[in-house]
Amino acid sequence: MPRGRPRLFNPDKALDAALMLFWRHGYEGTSLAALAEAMDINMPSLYGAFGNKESLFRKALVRYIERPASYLSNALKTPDVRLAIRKMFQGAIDMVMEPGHPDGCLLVQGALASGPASEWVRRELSQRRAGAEAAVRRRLERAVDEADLPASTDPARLARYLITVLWGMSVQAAGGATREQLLDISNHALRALPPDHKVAKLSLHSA
Amino acid sequence: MPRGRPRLFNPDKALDAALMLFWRHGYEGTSLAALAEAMDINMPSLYGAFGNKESLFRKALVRYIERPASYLSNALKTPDVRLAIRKMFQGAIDMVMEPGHPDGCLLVQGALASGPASEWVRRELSQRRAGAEAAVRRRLERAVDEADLPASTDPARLARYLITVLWGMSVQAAGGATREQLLDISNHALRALPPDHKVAKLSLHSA
DNA sequence: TTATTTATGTAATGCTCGCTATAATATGTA
DNA sequence: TACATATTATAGCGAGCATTACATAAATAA
Repeated sequence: MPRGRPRLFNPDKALDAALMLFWRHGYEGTSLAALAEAMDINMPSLYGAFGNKESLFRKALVRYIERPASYLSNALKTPDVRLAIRKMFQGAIDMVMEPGHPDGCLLVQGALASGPASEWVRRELSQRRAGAEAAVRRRLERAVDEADLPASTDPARLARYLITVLWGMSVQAAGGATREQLLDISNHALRALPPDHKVAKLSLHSA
Repeated sequence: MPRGRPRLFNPDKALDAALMLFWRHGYEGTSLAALAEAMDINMPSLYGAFGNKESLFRKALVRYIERPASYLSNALKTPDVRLAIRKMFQGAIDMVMEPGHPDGCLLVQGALASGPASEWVRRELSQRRAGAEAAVRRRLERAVDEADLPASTDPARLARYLITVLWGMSVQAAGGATREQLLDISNHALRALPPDHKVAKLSLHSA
């Protein structure tokens, strides 16, 4: 039903290619020439379909969260908190270790620092990271409500710590950390969770 | 005693200004025009005194490690391991929170990702981060040798974890974390250290 | 058909990038 | 003084940047 000439390329595939490049080289390190080549389209088509560089990056960022980084929201849906957090780390490691994937998280690698012209990238990524931290915090709050974590737990502080380790793992991945090393780090972080006393409590009640 | 015309600027001050800019905006986000303006010199003077952009960055990086980031090597000199690690985190927080300082660590903010032309920056910073991790590891090894930490401690893995949290704190700082929040994170991380049993041991011996 | 609409291919826009040629200026040495 | 040396100031270099005219090609609507 579209009116004019149909496009010869697949916008989703093209966006995936763009995401890969932004992810690997960061916002400022990725040129439109390189993008057009990787997306296998020419520049007018790129601008027609995705707008300018900023618009393209925003679309790629949304796609990143929806697809390769969906492990986060998925993991947090797990009924058991401890398993949920474990899945979060496992998912992050799996994503980073996916063959052909850049080493690290786009929310961290995209731009921690930037030139004056692209400060909005820093802010945008910072907000997205804050969003991820808030999601973890809400999950911990739920766990406290459900008595899955002791009432003495401070969800905001614990979430901040766990997500800090996750960002640190992204930095380590950029330095070439192996899957085993990242797993070891996440196992260390998991000890920050209050130990599970449910079994003990249950046996106490049943006694 | 120099033969020709003496330079009108202070090279150390100029290098500090360059460091500040690289630190805040990253390698690719910092232009030579901006550098020359901040250093208050013109381009031929810049090239005469510091070489090209790569050379200038390398000099700024060395200076960074020698001066604002010297807290690391200083902290690790502390006789008590636990205090040494605590001082490491405290020093990092103090550095980041210094008024007018960029938010984060140059080894992290400088370039986690980069365009193909400046991949050497990624590698260089990655190596420096590895160097910092190795310094912590050696300190922990020493602590095990001195029975300051139990023999069951794995210095490499513990060092990797602690430094991962430090890099994560740098990411959090880039997102605007407060001193209190960073302190809370570091306090969490310190619990990864095996508890100090020396007092108990001593009282056992003295009993 | 003709007109309209949209995508494509080529090429060029103005701008900033890192870098340098040229000339003038200020010191020390002969 | 005259020369050699080094720093300064101005201005410009080619290359790459993001972005866009312009003309052509392929679809629908009349």
